[in-house]
Amino acid sequence: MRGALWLNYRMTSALRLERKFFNRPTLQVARELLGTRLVRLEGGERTGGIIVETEAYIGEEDLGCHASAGYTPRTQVMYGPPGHAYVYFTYGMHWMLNFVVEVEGFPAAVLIRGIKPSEGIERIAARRAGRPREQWTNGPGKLCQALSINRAQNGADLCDPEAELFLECGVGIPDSCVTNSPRVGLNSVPEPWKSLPWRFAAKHETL
DNA sequence: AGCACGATTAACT
DNA sequence: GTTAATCGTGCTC
Repeated sequence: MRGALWLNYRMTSALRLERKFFNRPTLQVARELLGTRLVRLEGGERTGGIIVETEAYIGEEDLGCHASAGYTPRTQVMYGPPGHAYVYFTYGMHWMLNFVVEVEGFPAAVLIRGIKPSEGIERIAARRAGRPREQWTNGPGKLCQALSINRAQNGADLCDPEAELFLECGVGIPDSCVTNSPRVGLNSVPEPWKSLPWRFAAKHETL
């Protein structure tokens, strides 16, 4: 019985989000990622949580998007097929997790800014040692630290059956529980890009 | 080869 | 509220 449960727990392919989920307009994907389950597999051990905050970065025209620099070694993943991870390093110390979206050739991605831990709590707690639980994964750099996400995951295919980073169907979040606001940290980005309400967050009381 | 800056965080006044 | 930490990236010379 225990063996069957354990097997079932790990064979989650039926729950996984497929590539067609990512191959859609960025704003739609960013909204619908709220409530889905982000899973990190390390040697069979799962850590993860429910996505509660995202931001959309859409094409070369979007001056807040890294793709505004065009096709470079850093941005090439965003020009590739949807359903892959775009992980980049910034401020000399932080990793940021994004998912590539839209049709191959159009550079767009969704930044994951916050999750609610739901699996592998002890591992997450250890990696975020000394901080209160509310601050374990409430920021894009924090959640990468908590789930041990770094350059090794850049370009990883989330839809590969052997993926060590992927998404599963989670809880539905109604529009009444979702807020829109400008994206964070685009201090030197010109308007209108700086103020477009391309940030999506689940209201706290929702989860 | 050198430079300015960054989709942040944590610690400080 | 302010600021240090810290290094990859893209741009200029």
